[in-house]
Order: sequence, then C-alpha cells, then structure tokens
Amino acid sequence: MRILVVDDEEKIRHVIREYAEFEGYEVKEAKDGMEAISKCKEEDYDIIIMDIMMPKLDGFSAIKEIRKTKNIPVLMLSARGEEYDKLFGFEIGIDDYVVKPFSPKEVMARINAILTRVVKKEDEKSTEGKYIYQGLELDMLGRNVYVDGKKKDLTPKEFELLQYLIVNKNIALSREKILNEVWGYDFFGEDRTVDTHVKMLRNSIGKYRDNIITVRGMGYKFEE
Amino acid sequence: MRILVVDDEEKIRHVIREYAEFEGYEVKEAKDGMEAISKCKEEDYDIIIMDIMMPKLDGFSAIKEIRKTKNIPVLMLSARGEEYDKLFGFEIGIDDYVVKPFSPKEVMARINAILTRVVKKEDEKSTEGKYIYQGLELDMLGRNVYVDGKKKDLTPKEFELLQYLIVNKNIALSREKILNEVWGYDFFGEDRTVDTHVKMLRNSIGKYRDNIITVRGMGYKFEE
DNA sequence: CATAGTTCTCACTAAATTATCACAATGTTA
DNA sequence: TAACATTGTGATAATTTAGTGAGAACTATG
Repeated sequence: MRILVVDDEEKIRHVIREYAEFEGYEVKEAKDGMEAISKCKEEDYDIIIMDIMMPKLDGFSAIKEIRKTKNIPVLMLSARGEEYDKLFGFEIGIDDYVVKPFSPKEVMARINAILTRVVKKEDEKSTEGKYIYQGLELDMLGRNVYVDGKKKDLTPKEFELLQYLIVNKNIALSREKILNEVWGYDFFGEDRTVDTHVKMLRNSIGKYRDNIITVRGMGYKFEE
Repeated sequence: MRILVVDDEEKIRHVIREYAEFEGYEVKEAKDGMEAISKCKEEDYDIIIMDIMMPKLDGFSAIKEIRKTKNIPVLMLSARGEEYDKLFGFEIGIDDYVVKPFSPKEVMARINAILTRVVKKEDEKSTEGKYIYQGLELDMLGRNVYVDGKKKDLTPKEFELLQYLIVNKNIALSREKILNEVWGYDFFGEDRTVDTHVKMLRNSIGKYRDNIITVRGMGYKFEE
C-alpha cells in the first residue's frame, strides 16, 4: 500500500512517515499542492494524507485537480478551528479528516479504516446493482438501461462503455484507457473506434447524451 | 430518511450531521440516552446512530428501552478499547457498530448498507420452493412445471436450466456461468450447448418463451 | 443389448454488431 | 483569419453472434 503525505511542515511529514512505514506502507512526500499533483501524475497512490493550508496551492484545490483524473481516498489534516473547511471537504468527497494537533496513532487508525472500507467496496463492486442519475437508470445485473422509465436496447459495447464511464464518473478517461478496460488489452484497433461508440451511445441515451463530455486532447468522461 | 444521532460529544454529532445531510438525510440529535428515548417517543426515525458511553443513560440501556416499543435499526459507536465482545453477546440485536475514531464516510457507508438491507428485507417474501409468475408455475420440490395449469414434461436439463434462470431472475447470466452452475464445474463442452437447451426450453414453456431473454454478447436471463 | 429418451456438437442462416474510413464540423493556435 | 488539429458522424464492409434443424453420442431402463 502506497501513501502520499502532503504537508509543508517537514516535521509532520516525518512523523507520519515513521508510523506508516512501521506498519508496512510505502510513503512518498510532497510539500505543497503543486508537488502533490505532479507526484500523482507520475504514479498511483492508495491514499493521500493532505494538509489544507499550504503555500503555492492549498489542499482542497489540489484534491479537486487530482480527482479529475483519479479517484484516490483522501484524509485531510486541518488546523483547529477551521470548521468551514470541513464543510467544503464533504462536497469534494474527502474520506475523513483529522484536526491538528493530532496523535499519530489516531491518524494511522483512520488511514487503516479508510483503506479497509475501500478494499471492501471494490469487492462488492462486481455484484453491485444499480446506478441512477435523474431519469437515467443503469441496471448492471439485469443489463438494462432506462431513460426516463423507458427501456433502451443498447448493444453490448454500448452497455459496457456506459457502465465503464459511469463507474468512473467525473473522471476524464483517455481513449487508450477506455480501450484497455472495455475492449481488453488484446485489442489493437484504432483509437477513434471509441469515438464512434460514444456517438452511438449518445444517440442511445437521449437527453443524457450531454452527460458524456468530450475531453479534448484526451478522451471522454461521464459527468453527473 | 430520518436519522437520530446520539452522542455526548458535540463534535461527533456535528460531523455525522454534515455528512448525512449532504446525502439527503434528515438529522436530529440527542446528547444522552434519556434524551434519545424521549425523542423516539416524539417521532419515528429510520435509523439510530448511538454512542455507548454517555452520561445519564448509556447507549445499551437506551436501545433496550426504545426497542420495547419500536424496532428501529441501530448503528453503535464504541470507543477503542471498550469491550465490543459485549456487542456480539448482547441480545438486543444491533445492526452494526463502528469503532472510534471512525471515518465519516465509513459511517455513512454503513448507514446506507443497513437501510438498503432493511428495505430489501421488506420486499422479500419467501416462496417456499414454489415459483409462480402469472400462469407459469415451477414446483421445485416436485420438479413439476405447469403452464396455465397444464403440466409440461421437461427433461432434467431443461428443468434445471429453467430453475436456475428463475432463481436468478432479472439477472443477466453468462453462458459460462450457466454452464458452471447448471452443468457443473467439470463440464468442458461448448458454450453454445446452452443455446440449444434454451431453444428446447423455450419450446417447452409455450407463451412464456419470451420471458427468457437473450442478452447479446453475454448469455440469457429470465425476466418477470 | 435394444430402445427410447436425452444430451451435445456441428453446420448453416439470418441478423446484429463492430471497426474503419472519409468527410463535415468544430475547436485551437500562430 | 488561415492553417492546423481534433472530434462528430454517416455509410459500409467485415465480423460476430444467436437461432435452429439434423444427427451423432450418450444414458437409463427393462
């Protein structure tokens, strides 16, 4: 398990590193939001521990940016008395927060709690059933799609593509990644094949066509 | 959906409130067992989140009292180090518990899990070995199938296939899965064998043939 | 061991799906 | 604005898939 610790105070990064490494985690550090973003582009982490107040780029903005491409769990560190920050944190979906000064043991306990939950969730994913957004309903088990209560017959690829976009909603996905995940690693066709299927999928889901956003120079994403 | 949060720490009540309200729940608070009991007398809640250690009246005693008149699901909060063996031994039937310090997202995940479970339970009605859909009757014990009151002689495989499809109705089943479950894991024949049996089964069940839906690129499902 | 019933494979057909291409439309940059 | 790059889309050919009939292989039973 890999952890990214983001804080401008060297002392804090150090303390968390000590404890986390003791529990067998691999730890990397960043000292501000900008650095965190670039580290996340380089490699994947299982969880990010991030301070809010930092030079260059604050924690919230960094998370917002990172979440555009990756859905990594986040534990926020906030200074005492910053209640409004918490509120904002809920909206961008942080997983937990700890108020400074904290006990390292408590931080580790929370990290462990988050990671067990995430692991469990991924187990359940395969059997998980339904996604509903306004009048768009995706029944993964029954392989049905309803638009405003009306059943739509999607082709297999259309269904799988929609499912993949929705499972990774709000995340920009490159054509390459989509091909790998939906078509499989053994597909060696054109990138643009994705475009054609997006076109057909858009036609199939009526007014929700606009929720499939084109991310220029990259690929597509489903946006709630 | 209405939630009652019972804890003597204002901070904890507040955190849960923020997350729960963000997810659309209506939240009320109580700061000890006595207050919880009186709140429950006033109005109904869909779930109670309750700490164990509280002044005036502890969580267990409060639940015991509330359960005398109402059967509300309960999520318990317990501090680390408290003997939660007690929870298991306890006869009052707690639905879940979370150890402090917890991640708010974890608590929400558990709340959601409990509530969906409760909703599902209410939907379920035991079928007792018999499945009836309109004029289609499947008697699992007697291994008989009736179509509009008329007995149909299915071959063993036809019966087992129909039974499997019906037990998993509204779920799209791959040919592979069907083979594994109906034929057994030691069958190494063709995928398409399933097709042939579906063909025969369809012919055997008259007008209900259309309830066996072909899921293109995947397999089949029985749809009510 | 003969027979009827059942199960499985195969080959063929019809139909649906998919991938690619060419060109149009749109966005971006110098 | 012109030149360029990227995405949208219609048409179409190639591929894949499911339905089915015929018959071989298998099984149980007397």
